[in-house]
Amino acid sequence: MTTAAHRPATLEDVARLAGVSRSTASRVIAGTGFASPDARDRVATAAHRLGYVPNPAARALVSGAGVRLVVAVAGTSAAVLDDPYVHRVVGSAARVCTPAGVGVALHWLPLGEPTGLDQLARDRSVCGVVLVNTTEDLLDAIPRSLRGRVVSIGIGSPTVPSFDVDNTAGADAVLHHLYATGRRRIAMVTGPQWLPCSRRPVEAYRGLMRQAGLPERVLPGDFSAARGRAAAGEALRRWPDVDAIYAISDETALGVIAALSDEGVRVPSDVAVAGFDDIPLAAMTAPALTTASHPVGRIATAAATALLDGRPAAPVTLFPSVLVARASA
Amino acid sequence: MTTAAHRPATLEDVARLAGVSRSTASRVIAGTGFASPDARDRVATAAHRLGYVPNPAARALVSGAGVRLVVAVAGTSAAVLDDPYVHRVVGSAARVCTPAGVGVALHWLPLGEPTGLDQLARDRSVCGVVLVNTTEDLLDAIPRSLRGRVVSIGIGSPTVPSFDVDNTAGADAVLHHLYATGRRRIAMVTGPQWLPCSRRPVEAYRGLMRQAGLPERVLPGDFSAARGRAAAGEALRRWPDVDAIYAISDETALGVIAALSDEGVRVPSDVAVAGFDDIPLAAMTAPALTTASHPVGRIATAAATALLDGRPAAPVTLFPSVLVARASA
DNA sequence: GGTTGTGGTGGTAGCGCTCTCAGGTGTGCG
DNA sequence: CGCACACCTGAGAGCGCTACCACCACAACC
Repeated sequence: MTTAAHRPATLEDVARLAGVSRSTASRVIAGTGFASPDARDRVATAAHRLGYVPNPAARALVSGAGVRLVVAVAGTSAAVLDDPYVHRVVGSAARVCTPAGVGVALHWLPLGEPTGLDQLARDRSVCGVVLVNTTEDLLDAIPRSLRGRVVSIGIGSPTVPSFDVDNTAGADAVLHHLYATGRRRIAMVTGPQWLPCSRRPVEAYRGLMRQAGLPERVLPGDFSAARGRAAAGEALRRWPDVDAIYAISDETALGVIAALSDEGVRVPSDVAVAGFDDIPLAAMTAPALTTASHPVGRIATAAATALLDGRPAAPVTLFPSVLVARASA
Repeated sequence: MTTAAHRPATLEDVARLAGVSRSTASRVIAGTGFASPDARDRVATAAHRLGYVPNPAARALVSGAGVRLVVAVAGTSAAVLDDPYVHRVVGSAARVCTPAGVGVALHWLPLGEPTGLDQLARDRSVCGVVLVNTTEDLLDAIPRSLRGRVVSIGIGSPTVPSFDVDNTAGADAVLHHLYATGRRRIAMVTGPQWLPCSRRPVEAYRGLMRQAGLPERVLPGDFSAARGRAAAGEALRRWPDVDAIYAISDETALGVIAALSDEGVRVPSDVAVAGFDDIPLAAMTAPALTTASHPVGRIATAAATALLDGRPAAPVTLFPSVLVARASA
């Protein structure tokens, strides 16, 4: 099946073995242009016999097509690179990119410094950029040369297609559930306020509270369980009559529940707790978490695929979020 | 700062602006070979002014250095690509690879089919492979041409450096803790048995049980919370007197606790539960999880760095695992 | 003065691939 | 028969970069 092949086979080798020119072999392998069935067949066999694998670097060099897809995460510190959400994006992107011979790189964009994007724009090996934690500033800072090679998981712009979960619908579903089960003193733990995708649920929350004539009680957070834990303690102190806490993420919700348990508050009988994301562990905690689904994998896959295809994507692709009612609320 | 530059600057542009030859510019940028302080300075300024970013594809093509680091995960199904553990490996690898202009790709190696590795070996753009879920078969199947470009997170071989947590020490620490706190009917939920790194803790468990004259009670699992949940139910049925369950992963342990709660069994008073990994959420569950630490990030970083450096790594690098005693045991 | 370095430099040959372009073959049609 | 128009093919020019080699200056040594 294989020759001694210390040196990996090149297209030249395949062409020689198949008895055609390098051009023809290239056409067959790439599947572009004309090729007779006979030639097609001979090249395919030769490629298989030699275990030929195209060299993405060479391909990228000449065709200008990039070999790397960059997942660029904005944030105040490099800690964003440890975010499980980001990891899931990278993982899903890698699944679609690998078959195409495209590697995935993870990049931190320090908040307020557009330099990173500038570098990316000049790097020819970058076939696309998936923005995570996108802000308005970031969208403004995108160099023209990057246009068409950027998509955003989060907010978009006329030139940057957006792929996102329907944050508002998710928040609405959870809050309605809380209301429908009799909760009237609902507090919320938000995410970082510089982040549009964490402002959205807050707006939904404020809107609904106002509409129902209920008090608005918002506590800052950052998606982490640790902040959720701290926030819940504060909620209890500031609003002893609180009967529900809505957290911006499941991790945060788990932190909230932990704090509540510490204080001897029962969930959900005393205080109901709901999250957002429906992470796998949400079904395993005690009590199991009521939450709204967030199909990260599908979102990331769609974003990466759009970039790989190179076709302009729809300005906004919204993925539905549905209520997953469990025990905590 | 930048010219109109629709076309990204090339080394040629930099050289012209600096008034030196492409060779000299290349030497300065790459930092190899001789260059006068004057030339060094002029090239640096020119590169900065043009916003020059080297094209990794071109670099890779000529130097033979790869532009992608592949995280190759063995497993029975592509579901391994959704494993949070794998994601953390990818994330950490990306952190060290990105500054070097190297992308990270995620690869699934179907169990028992060495084809995948063969492909990887022939792909010149691959600068290294990080094996995850390494098995003996996999190590045997590594093509000679890949030697020196492969490291393993898990078991290694004379030609494949291994980076791993000290599984045995971790298991020992947890089991001793269980024993020291009076548990004598200890069951264990393992991982997939084809995986050496899940056999190790089982061996530790069996050894200690035998040594202490205690019954051996092993239940199959797969690291997932769902399997942990199922296994715990079975444990209760088969061994009603069980007073502790040691799970191979924190996720599994969380599943175990969920099942126990469902059955009205109190943790830890009736049954103690311990896990392995110390995931961030381990501190947030009710009760908080007793576990042994597993520095995935540091392990992955070390593995990726070894590959990037190209220097032969130590045959085995073991990372310590320490007991993290919380409420569940 | 030669011969060795030693630091610095530029020319140039590719790395493996795609893409354009100039040719071939055939077939159909005026 | 000639001409257009398919289909198919191979030669060859690079993509941007590094590696190698030849070269030049200048110092140091016999």
